[in-house]
Amino acid sequence: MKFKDTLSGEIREFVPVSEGRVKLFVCGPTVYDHIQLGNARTFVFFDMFAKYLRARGYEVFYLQNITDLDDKILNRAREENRKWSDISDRYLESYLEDSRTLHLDSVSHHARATRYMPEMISQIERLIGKGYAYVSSDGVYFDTSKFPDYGKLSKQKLDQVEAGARVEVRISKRNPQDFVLWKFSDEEPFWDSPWGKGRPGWHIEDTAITEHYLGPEYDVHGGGTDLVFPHHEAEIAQMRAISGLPFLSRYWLHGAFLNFRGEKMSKSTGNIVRVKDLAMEYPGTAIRYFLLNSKYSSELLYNEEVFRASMEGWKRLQRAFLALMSEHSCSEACNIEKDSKDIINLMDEDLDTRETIAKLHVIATEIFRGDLTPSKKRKYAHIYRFANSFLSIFAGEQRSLDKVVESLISLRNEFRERGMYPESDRIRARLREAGINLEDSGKETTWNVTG
RNA sequence: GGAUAGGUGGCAGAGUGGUUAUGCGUGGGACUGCAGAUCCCAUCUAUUAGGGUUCGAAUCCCUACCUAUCCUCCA
Repeated sequence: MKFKDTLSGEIREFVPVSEGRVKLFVCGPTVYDHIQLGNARTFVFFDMFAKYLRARGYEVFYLQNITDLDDKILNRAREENRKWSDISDRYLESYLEDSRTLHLDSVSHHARATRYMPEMISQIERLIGKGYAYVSSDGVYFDTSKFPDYGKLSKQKLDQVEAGARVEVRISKRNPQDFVLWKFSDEEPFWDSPWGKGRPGWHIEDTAITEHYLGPEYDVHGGGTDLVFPHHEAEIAQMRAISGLPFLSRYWLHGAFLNFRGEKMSKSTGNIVRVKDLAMEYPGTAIRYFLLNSKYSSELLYNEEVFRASMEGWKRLQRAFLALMSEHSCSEACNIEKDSKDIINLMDEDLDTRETIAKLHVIATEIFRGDLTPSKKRKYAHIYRFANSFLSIFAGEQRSLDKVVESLISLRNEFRERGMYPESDRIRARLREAGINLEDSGKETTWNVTG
């Protein structure tokens, strides 16, 4: 299996540190608002990635942090005149709800930042002890001049970085690129530390959490590309300064943005579509189809027109899936992996979900053409099942034994045979109101559940 | 100013040296009580512009123009 590693800038063959086992860490959300579709793109991609690794036989420990303390959470609390932890609790719950909608069920453990305060303080102590951090007037800072590899991940040369391009340079820092590990503060919320009351900087939570669960070095670290600099750069600096090892993560995997109205979908600019709003109209599997029907390393365009067009493609595949699943269940005789060789080849080549979906469409055409041999049909059923084990874009196997529906269908067909169409149409209309769609093809009537 | 991706048919978006990507849309046909779905055909010899390498370039090289993103809020 290969994928694009940000650190080397190359598509590299993936070899985990321990054979057959993968330690994966992905930066989770800051819980200060509902997540939007751009966030979902990254989370869906890594969910698919973890599931694909498992489908290929790896044992995967997938760790995700939750940033439940941050200036944005504090600001929101102030605006709403509520306790900061009420805000983070509420939006963490919202995130978990959206995760269920989107079938993000591959995470082994969610780690909330504020529960790892001793681990963070321990890391800062060790950094100071080794001379990589210093105490200043308003906080503790990491001294980037002591860590020569700072900038290597993002391929930035420090002397070329425009200091203060977006944020004021603080005079309390030794170098403009130095980042804060601990911010002094007497205002709630604060924690005690050897250097005084305050709260942690943004970057330290991830290394504290990953060191706790995965150790100082692990296999894959993921996130959106906006985190490459400075966040992931800072994580590398922190952990490697402590461990002295050549890597924090062996592979760095970054997902590209979702663009909307000519720019990145982003809360700060207000051009967002919330997952919750989309989920009112479309099932989570369909939203996943839209997000995965793209190359993770390329920007993806969102607008209503493109999304609706994508939904048409999803419906087509969903029908093909139902057609296959209604007739074939996977028995002990299946050889899913062998039948899915083509898909595995596509996926092993830089996680090409888009080509995989294109392949499913080609199969769909063959299925709908309707002249398949039973063995070919079984093979295609295996392929769909295998692809769905990591894409999670199909749901709702046809319940052909649901006797109530079946008997209504046969009643309706009696009416149809006698030409009593007003009666037959009423049955169809009533079932549709109940969310059940009937479709006639010749003498056969099939049905499926919408939503 | 520095860094990273890109610019492909009506739309979205693959393809990294020679073959129909794929989906959506549109038009026509088949099937059908109607609806829906599906199939077939067409749109479809598309590759930002200008040079170069090559028997052959969307693909490699150079130049120009354009777009998105990052340079301490961010998935």
